[in-house]
Amino acid sequence: MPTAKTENFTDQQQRIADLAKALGHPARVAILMHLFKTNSCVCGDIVEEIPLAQSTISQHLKALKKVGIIHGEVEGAKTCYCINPKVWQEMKDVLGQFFGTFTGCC
Amino acid sequence: MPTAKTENFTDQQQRIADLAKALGHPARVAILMHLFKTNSCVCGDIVEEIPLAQSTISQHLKALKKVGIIHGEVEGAKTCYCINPKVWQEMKDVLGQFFGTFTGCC
DNA sequence: TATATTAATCGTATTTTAACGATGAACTTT
DNA sequence: AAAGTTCATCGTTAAAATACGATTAATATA
Repeated sequence: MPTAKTENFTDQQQRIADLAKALGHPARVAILMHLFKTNSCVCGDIVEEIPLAQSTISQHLKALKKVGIIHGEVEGAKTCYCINPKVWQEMKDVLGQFFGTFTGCC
Repeated sequence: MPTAKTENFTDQQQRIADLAKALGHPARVAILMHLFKTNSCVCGDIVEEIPLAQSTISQHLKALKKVGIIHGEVEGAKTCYCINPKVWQEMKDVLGQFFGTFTGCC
């Protein structure tokens, strides 16, 4: 029974895990890559690019939004998604620092 | 029904997702941090450090082993775990490059 | 040799993810 | 006003993840 974890781990550990988990599915990686490519903000034509149902893409977008990596703006009937540079930088920092903690042994 | 993904995504996308997913749980982050601290290789006293059952820790270790981030060596009755520097570097590279792809917009 | 320790694996329960189609709300276009 | 787009959400299903205790195999110690 997957219990609440917040208790047992530090905020830092939890944040690292949350950010990493958001990248933990190839569809979400693909979505982000697509947002890179079309470096202006891009709307739901993500669905065209990725062979998954519209509702599934929407779910993945929601997951990315939840940790703050992306941000959606309603523009008429469409919604424009873009990467949140602030959180992207945070992720770079937090994970980069984590990666750098290990310098080598063994 | 979570279908096979290998088909729809590139190897790179899949690898990024697999590596990220391995970091996608605070217990695994905590395990890795513990391996950093005790920078010589360290055995199952991880169980002492993290408030989870032995079998659960074992499962998390298995997950980390699966992507190659850590590596266990049997030493008598105990097992000594350490980070695989090669894979750690790969992770740094692969994810670092991914992070760097986005330079900013919006 | 008998007992204890270590850690992987098994079996199980619960929760979360991932996927889809269908529906519905909001905005556009005709 | 009516019909069409767009996209979030709902409901559902199946699979994977998470957690635990119990068991087992291996090694170590008494």
